[in-house]
Amino acid sequence: MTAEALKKLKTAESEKISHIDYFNIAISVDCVIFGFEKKELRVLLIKSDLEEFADKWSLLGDLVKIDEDLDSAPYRVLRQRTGLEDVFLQQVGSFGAINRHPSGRVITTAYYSLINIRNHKLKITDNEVHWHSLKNLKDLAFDHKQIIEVCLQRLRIQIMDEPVIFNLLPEKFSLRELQDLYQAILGIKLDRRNFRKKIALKKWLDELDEMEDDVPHRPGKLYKVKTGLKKNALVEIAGKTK
Amino acid sequence: MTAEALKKLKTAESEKISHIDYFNIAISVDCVIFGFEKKELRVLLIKSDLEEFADKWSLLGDLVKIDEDLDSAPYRVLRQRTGLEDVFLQQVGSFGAINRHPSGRVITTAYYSLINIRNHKLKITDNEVHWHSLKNLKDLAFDHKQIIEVCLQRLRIQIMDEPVIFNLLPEKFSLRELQDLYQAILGIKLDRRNFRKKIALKKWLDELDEMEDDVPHRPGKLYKVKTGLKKNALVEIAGKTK
DNA sequence: TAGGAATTGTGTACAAATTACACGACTGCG
DNA sequence: CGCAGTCGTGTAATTTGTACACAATTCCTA
Repeated sequence: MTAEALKKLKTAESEKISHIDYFNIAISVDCVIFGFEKKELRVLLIKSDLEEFADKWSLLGDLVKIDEDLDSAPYRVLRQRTGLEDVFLQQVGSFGAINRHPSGRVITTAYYSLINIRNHKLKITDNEVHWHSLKNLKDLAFDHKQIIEVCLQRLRIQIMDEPVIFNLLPEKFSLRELQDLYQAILGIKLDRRNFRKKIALKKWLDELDEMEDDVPHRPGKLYKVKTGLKKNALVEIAGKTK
Repeated sequence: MTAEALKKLKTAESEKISHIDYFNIAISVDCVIFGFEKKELRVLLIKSDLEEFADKWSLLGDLVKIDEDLDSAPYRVLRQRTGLEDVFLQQVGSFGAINRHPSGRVITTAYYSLINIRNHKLKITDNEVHWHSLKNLKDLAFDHKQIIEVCLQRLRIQIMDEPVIFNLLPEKFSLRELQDLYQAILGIKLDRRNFRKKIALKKWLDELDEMEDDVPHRPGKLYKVKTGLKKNALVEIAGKTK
């Protein structure tokens, strides 16, 4: 940043006036929370209560507080709005088109989160919060559809090399469930034998001595993530491994 | 964003008071400008003229203006500070630790840029601006060292699949130059025969009927990027292909 | 002008990963 | 008891990755 810009910044701070020139851009975070249910990838949305977006759905977000790190804000949002703690979160990008927000200039930083819908029953049962299938998404508020799209792209890339996908599954799962999940995320069908071979190659999983017991067909073996394997990405965008 | 937060936002806007609660986070952009010279990857830095960082180097950056898109700001910064136009720029991530800026709360969005040092002679010869080798980088202002590190990681991934690397080279170049550049970015040596095979496979280049004429050894063939091939990444982080 | 230094241009053998593809066995259910 | 749905498994063909060597060209210098 230039010295000139900084001087103005300091002046504005010390005099507590004229903030309009340098502080009238608000910054928010928005969370793209993915879940997996009934063989579909879903995203958690909230009914927008903003007039301009009456009846449209939007991401969970909030303004960043003056005394919190940017990367901490989405954790707070998730905790406050859904009761979710200890979730996988990763910064994806920032969106700041001039007119993206009807009420003023707001730049938002988007994060994506992966949670297991069954484990993390929403504790704060705000009945305006719902899981939506990624198909047929429409009428989203702001630029939230675009944000979801970018997060989905990131997710698709990340599941190929890093064991983040297991954040979407229960502790024990079958290879079929895992394959269904990959297929839902990638939007393509995978060959079953090749898929199993590839997963075996990655050495992420331990085979259990248990079988599925809730399926209307021959049950498959259950697996769990290897003890000690972090289900987070190895490198966070901000360089900080949680 | 919640309705509650938005109401506060609107109140703050209409009354033009109390901005301190919602608008006292400033937002900036910082550019990590990579160049290639003498077989080394370099980054363009400016002497920080901020007291707290006397004699330290920093990235080129500026506060985002109220009437410019976030993604437009780094183009402006480059134009104003170096005279560079029409360069490759890509958003990498946002950095917002509470205390990252000594003068106040500033969240910054980092972009990386690839330019050809020779073609783009810095038009604004601000003698505080210099190219630095990526080795021996130290004493950078703010969190700029970390930002550069994250941008470098992004660059390393991106050059494997997308033809962005050619932004760093002149129009005509030899395969040796290209290999030297890959090696400088990746920090490893590559096998020459395998490298050439791999590049050929990508079909990014056209072979010219010209040879190098400025080397103290047997000259190699010159190549150029295939006509029509965009040297940008296929997908920008914000989903917008420039 | 001959020899040395540096680099060009080229191919093959082996290992590893990717893809396409089929069948018998098991379980629940009607 | 038979059908529907899924499990568990292997091989052959192809593509990709890796390791590795030698003769030819050009410049430079002694």
